[in-house]
Amino acid sequence: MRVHAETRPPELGALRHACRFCLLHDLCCPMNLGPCDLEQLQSVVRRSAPLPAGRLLFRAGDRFTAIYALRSGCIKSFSLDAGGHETVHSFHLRGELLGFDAVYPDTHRCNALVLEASSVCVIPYRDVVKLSVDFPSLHGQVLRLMSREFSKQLMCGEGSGGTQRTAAFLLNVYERLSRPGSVEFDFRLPMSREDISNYLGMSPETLSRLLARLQRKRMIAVDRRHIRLLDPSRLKLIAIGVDC
Amino acid sequence: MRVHAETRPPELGALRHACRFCLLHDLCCPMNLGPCDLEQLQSVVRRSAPLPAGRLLFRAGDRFTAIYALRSGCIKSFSLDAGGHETVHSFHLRGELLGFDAVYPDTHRCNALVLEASSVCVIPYRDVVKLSVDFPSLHGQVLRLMSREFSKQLMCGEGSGGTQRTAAFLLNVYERLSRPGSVEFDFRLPMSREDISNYLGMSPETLSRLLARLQRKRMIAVDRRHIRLLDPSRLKLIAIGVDC
DNA sequence: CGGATGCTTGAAGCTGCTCAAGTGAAGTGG
DNA sequence: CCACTTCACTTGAGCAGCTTCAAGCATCCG
Repeated sequence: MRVHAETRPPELGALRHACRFCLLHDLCCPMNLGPCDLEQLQSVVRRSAPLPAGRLLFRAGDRFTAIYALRSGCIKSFSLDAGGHETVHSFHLRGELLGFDAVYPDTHRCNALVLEASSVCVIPYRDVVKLSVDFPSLHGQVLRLMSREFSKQLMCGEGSGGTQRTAAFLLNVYERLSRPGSVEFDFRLPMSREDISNYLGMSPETLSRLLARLQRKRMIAVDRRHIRLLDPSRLKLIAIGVDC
Repeated sequence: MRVHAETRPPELGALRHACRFCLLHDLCCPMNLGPCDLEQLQSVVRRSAPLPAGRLLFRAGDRFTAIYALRSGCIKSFSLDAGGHETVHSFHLRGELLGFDAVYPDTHRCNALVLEASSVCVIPYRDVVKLSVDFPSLHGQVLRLMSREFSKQLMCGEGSGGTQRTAAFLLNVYERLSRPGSVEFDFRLPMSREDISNYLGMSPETLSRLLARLQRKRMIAVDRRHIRLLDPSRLKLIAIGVDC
């Protein structure tokens, strides 16, 4: 059930090669390290077996042991209140980190559920701290990545109207999914309408209607989970609160 | 206008004494440091002149230079969208830190406004990183404090109904303001109704009505900014989503 | 093919918003 | 010291947006 039990022993050569193309290269392999340091650094990273959709990466209340780097797939972190209402705190996409929520109280405060088959690297937190001492450049890097993860959350919570939050969400996911320099405005939402509505704080029906309205106004094209941004600049205006 | 220009030279003896009783003692003076290290550590902390209400500590877009430790008072961090709507991201109270929002993009993404006359310590970020290298125990401490600041935000955003978020907010502020072990359920809100409503994502009128209803149900007593929790356990139930 | 799931759409009702007026406390100036 | 202003908050009435309940479709899977 737990991921840690499924980790493979690191095959250093293959691993180093894999890391070279990882989006988290900057975390694992800061530029100014020698090849020897690099090996030591990568020796702490365990690549987990592929996680199928529906798997729980960790639960609220679990002891904090590691940071997870998402190589591919999508994971949501969420919590449930006593009334059964689910609040989605964040969606984690390819190239992003999760687990930082537990650094302070030493215990995870939310659950992490795999939405799309994912592959993650497990980075024991103990080692992160230990290595930060040996490699000072890593220290600032960890702080930056942690800050980035948290500030990601601030983006979509803003906005009074549902339309504003929805537009902000679509743009946010698009930016995080698209390769830099891409000219395509197509992408596939890796999460269900219900997950999105729980994230945005509205009912799934309302979200469905808002998407339909944006489509009627020729700003997006929706086909199930496939989204195409037809008028990104006007969407941007809506997202920042200009009513048009 | 900027705070940095007003900092006083550190008077080491007095400062050390002041720090001994500071709520952020754990950040500035980790237990296992010798007196010599301690002096070096404290030498980077500048205590600013008292900040009057209405003063901006920093603005969105400002270059990131320092972390601020709030010794007393109250500061809100907020941003404005193009439609003029204000979103309050966080209230910072005595003993808390602010400025972490800017670690990653190296630029503040929100404004920080003093709500109640405050006294802050300015901790240049450069020094935080530098000292973390010399004092490994400080490294984990900084990460923990950063995590604590961010996880604070998660507390009140949850909850579908306005009543739930309001109850959670009152309990949250109470816990952060009351001395540990206190048996008093009185406290004074340091911020206006409008600030609270912007934080909770509702109109000031709605907040006013929700507070009035909680008072009618004998769960709180409200007198302007003075709040007394009459039935904390029932409030807690509401806050976690049990409708009663 | 049948069932399940996830999404959309419709209608009715409620929550929360807007606009507007009223109240009370604190500060201002004569 | 007291009218006057101002500001923050409260309260009321009407309206818009969102939710809930319910039904209808399309897609996926056995």
